[in-house]
Amino acid sequence: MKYHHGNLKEELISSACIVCEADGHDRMSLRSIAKEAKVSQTAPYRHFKTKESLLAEVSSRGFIELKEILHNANTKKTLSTRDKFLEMGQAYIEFGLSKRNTYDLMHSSVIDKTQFPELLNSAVGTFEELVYVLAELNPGISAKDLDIKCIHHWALVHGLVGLLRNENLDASEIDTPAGNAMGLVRSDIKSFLISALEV
Amino acid sequence: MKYHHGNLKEELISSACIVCEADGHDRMSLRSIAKEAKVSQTAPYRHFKTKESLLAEVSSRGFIELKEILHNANTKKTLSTRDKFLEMGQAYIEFGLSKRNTYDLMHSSVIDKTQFPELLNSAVGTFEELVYVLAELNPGISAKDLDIKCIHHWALVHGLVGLLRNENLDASEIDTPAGNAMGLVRSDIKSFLISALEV
DNA sequence: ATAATCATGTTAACAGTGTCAACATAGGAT
DNA sequence: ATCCTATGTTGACACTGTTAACATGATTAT
Repeated sequence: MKYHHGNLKEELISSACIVCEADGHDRMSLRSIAKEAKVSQTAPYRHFKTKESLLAEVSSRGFIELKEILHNANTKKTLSTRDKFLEMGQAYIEFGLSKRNTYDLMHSSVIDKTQFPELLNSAVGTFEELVYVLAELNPGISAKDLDIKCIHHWALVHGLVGLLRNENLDASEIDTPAGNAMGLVRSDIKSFLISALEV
Repeated sequence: MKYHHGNLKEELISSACIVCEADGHDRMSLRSIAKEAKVSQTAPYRHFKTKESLLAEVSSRGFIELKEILHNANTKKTLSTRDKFLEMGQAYIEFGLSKRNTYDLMHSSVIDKTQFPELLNSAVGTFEELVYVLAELNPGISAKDLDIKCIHHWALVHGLVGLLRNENLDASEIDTPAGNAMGLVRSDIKSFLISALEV
């Protein structure tokens, strides 16, 4: 039984990643993850100034993972540029739906990104992956138009994730137009992307 | 000094609406709004089973207000259908940006909409306003295609609000492609909508 | 090797939270 | 006039993030 843990910071982060995804960042307590690491409840404060800064780390890793996922979709050599683009869209949405709570944290306002430069970099890095493929898909496009196209498509998939994730109108017992439409889209995301992205 | 307040429920809700928008729903405490109403800290429990159910009420009112705003945009008689549609998009985005924290709550996962039928109705009602204008704009469209178009455009504006609201990449001191693009779009939302909605 | 330094751990405490049980009051129905 | 019920209060519980004060042990300088 050693007094010093040796690898506490890393363990706290990975533990926080798991708990965040399992319970949601608002239901995660510093004390519980400290307990899980068999360490006193204030030990995390030797490595993180606040709870928010630990969450920033979790968020940052989420963006990095998402970037990798997008990058993988964008480097499937057998696919055409157009299909790589579609693949990225699908991959993005799948990430948002499967890593529900992590995605939530990544876009939550509890973390002020401007106060965590590393997190900001991770978030921006994810965006870049989209820039690459759209540039390839639109040769000769102006930088400004390219940027706007990026925002356009990012907003679309991000918004769709938000609707599918949070509203869960289609999961409700109540039969509503919005709910039915949501279920329709969810059941065939690729078709939706093709029609919406008009590529 | 009367023992019974008389209008506590209503006062709690409107107070909660104000505090939520001012501080964010996660920084709002039941106790503080009880104090504001000059009532004991457990008095709210006579009117709301949990804090979540009070927040559900706040969220519901947000959706109702948003629906009204969209309805107003959609009934400006001097405008063409296309312009009404654009107006709605702008109004939606402006609501999301100006009522930042309320919008946050409305799409937050802290409230399980399926457990609050009234809230679900409000949320769905907002969607309907979009259905009307898109049906008018696309005569002869099939019900299914109409639904999908709705999701498409809803996702787009919702996603854009999310990006502009939460990432605040353009507000950061750091100069990034994503941040610059974001600033570009923010400075002229109408142009963005025209190009993105392709109407 | 010994001593000093410093990162990293612990314990105790504070103020704040949502929530519940038990009790108090008042106004309307019988 | 009496009872019931809605609505209020007090006190308490278990939990939270966070800080201050102290303990330990590894690294580094002498």
